[in-house]
Amino acid sequence: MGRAPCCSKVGLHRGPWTPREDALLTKYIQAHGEGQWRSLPKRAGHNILLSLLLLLHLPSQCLLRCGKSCRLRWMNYLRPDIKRGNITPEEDDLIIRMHSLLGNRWSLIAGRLPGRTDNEIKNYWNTHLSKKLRNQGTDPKTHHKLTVPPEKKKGKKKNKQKHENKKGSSEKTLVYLPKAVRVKGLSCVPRTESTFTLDSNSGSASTSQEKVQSPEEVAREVNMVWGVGNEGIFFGEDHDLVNTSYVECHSDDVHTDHGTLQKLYEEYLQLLKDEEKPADELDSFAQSLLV
DNA sequence: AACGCAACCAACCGCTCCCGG
DNA sequence: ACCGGGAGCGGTTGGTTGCGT
Repeated sequence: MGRAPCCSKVGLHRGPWTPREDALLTKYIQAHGEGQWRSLPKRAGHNILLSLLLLLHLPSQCLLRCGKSCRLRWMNYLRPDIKRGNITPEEDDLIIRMHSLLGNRWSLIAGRLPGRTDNEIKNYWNTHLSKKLRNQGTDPKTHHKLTVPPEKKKGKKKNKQKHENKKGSSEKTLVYLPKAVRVKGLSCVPRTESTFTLDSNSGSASTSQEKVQSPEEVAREVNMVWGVGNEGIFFGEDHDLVNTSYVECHSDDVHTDHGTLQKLYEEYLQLLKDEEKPADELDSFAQSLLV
């Protein structure tokens, strides 16, 4: 029955982040704090088309990513307190011990390792530690001694082998660990003290009260799925209604047929892709569209 | 040099939980 | 009490890189 995706995939970037996108996200979060992920791309100006309609208000800040993707990128990569790589033997040992206690609750384990992310630990576990334990004759899932020696790997087809190993089959031991549950901030060990201080003091609270410029107030209701209505172009995310009157009053100068917008959008994507362009290229691109 | 395989890891997916209305 | 949206989490995928042949 699955819920609808967290965001419309229409028109959103996927795949690896570019330095430009990283910079936009970092800049935004430094200014406004973490949280409100779902609405972040809007507030960071992710809707270029909307931005065009809104007289290209701060076009260089456009971030065509869904909130979920922004959160992930920030949490796993961009946060300033993140240590990357060089996991020490002490950390190794701690991860193994924590895993034996907590199972695959990566976020809890990460909470004990300042600067480490759950994703990093999970990856590290899957690629290094589980192998290491297996080689030591320990079942990486149960942390019990293996009765049979670790199976030697044979050269096999790339992905098939990889995924068969992961999915496992008959030899896989079922471990009845409780299903991972989210732990509230209080009971959960913060990743780092500084992060928590930031969150509780200034982060989301201040974010929610931040002053929003009027075009962005509209942007809150207006998002990415776009089409042409009776009164001209409109945008909206999923089911959001669109304040067409507002758009109308700001879009007089913009050609609003579908083809033109599609073209603009494609141009924008092209610019975003092209990292060789100077940082203000998007601005000038947008400005060039102003009549 | 070219190819194939394995390892790595960033990013995505889908689910669950929390919380406000 | 119920419902829906947002956030967080663990599992999985697939692109990239490195290495051996």
